[in-house]
Amino acid sequence: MSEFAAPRGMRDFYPEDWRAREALFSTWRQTAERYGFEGWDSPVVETMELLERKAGEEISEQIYGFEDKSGRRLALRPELTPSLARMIIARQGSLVFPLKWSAIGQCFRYERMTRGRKREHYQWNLDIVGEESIMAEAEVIGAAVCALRSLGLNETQFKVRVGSRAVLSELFAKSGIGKEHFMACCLALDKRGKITEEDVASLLTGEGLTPVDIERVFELLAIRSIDHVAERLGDDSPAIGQLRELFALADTLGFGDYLTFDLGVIRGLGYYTGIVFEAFDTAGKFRAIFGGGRYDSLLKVLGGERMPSVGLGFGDVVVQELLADLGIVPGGNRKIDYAIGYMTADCRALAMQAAMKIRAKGHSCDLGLSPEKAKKFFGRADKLGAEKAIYIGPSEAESEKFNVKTMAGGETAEKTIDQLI
RNA sequence: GUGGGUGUAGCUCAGUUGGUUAGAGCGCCAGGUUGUGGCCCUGGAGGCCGUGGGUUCAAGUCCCAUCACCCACCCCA
Repeated sequence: MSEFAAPRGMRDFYPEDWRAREALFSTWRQTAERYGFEGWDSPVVETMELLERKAGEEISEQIYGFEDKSGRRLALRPELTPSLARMIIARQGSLVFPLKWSAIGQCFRYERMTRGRKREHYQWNLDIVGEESIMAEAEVIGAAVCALRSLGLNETQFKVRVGSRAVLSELFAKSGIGKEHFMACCLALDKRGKITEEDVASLLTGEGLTPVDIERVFELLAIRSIDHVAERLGDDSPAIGQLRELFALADTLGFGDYLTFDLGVIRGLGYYTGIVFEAFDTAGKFRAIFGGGRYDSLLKVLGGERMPSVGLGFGDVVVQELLADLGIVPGGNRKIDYAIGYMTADCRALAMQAAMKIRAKGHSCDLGLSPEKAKKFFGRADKLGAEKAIYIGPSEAESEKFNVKTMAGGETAEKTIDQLI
């Protein structure tokens, strides 16, 4: 074994890994195109200021930061959204909104590794910027669901949990719990099902909540349906209306079966303002497959005009692990249209002619790099996943005819060079 | 960051209370078939037993340290 390995948390892609990755990227790109998103890209390196400003000071320890030779503070991007916001703000006056943008980018994060989490990964971002209506959420989620379905997953294998920070906020206000406790309550809700109620309670006590408050939080923990929320907030609550609208739109768009209401989805970080969502495998074995939400104030925070926006991040690691667990291999096995081999150097010229003819017609063709025995060649053609194999020996070189063998069935057909394709 | 587990061939793993030359399956290479793959048979190559120290007549095996990976917790895009 070599003393060198990829740096911790960084991944090598050998050809089979690369095939799976490209198949996933291809699904992402096709889906984005199908839903009318435009592609974009930006540098992997960003200024530290942009990333810090959005994330806050604390997270900077998780950023791969460095100084360039003139002392500029730079960093490998941990996600795509700050770059997106930067690009949009730079042309906010000339871009036509709403816009729908899609990107696949490599992102870095310095942190402890666990399953489904590396220090480097690719993330598919879908964003709709400049749209107030819930149609933005519906289209973004619908596209991500579509991508997962294209990969071979169905509604028994994953669900999208939908929550709303606006609803939570209203609930807490209604229950008389101070705004300063909002994040602590969110964290407690997030722990639901993971730790005991006593532990949740002590957690909240530690945050300075009174026993009465804690009791109220536990009441909120019990809420499992939008109707129950509506009973508390009243039907005129705008946040409730938005949630109901999203579920209705999802039904009409045909992915309602994938959505479930879950107040516990809060997406930790501060910039989400409305509906938030996360997709999980039904078996509960993996981390979130994708997640996102509405962030109406991010552009303003970064110095632009306020602009209602919805975004989604979809990483490559968890979905590949989930697919592998279900026996699905994106990209499948190695495949090539033709393999060509030859017995001696004298036969090579004809083999080259055939290869160039096939390639000119747009088919893939592996041409043997050196003479090889028939047995070795056909074994190699098999491993290449060749659909057809052509082996050229002295008699073919003499007659200028090709025996084209179909690998699957084993039958051969004799062809001239003009009949090859 | 805390706790537990695992490091032996390219891969998955055996390896007895410490005892001679460290094994299997798969993969790879060659031959069986000097012009035809998959199946079968035969043979072959390939090991600093993670790394460093220690105990011992003797260490893959026991002890200590260290590194890497896995799982759970913690934290969280």
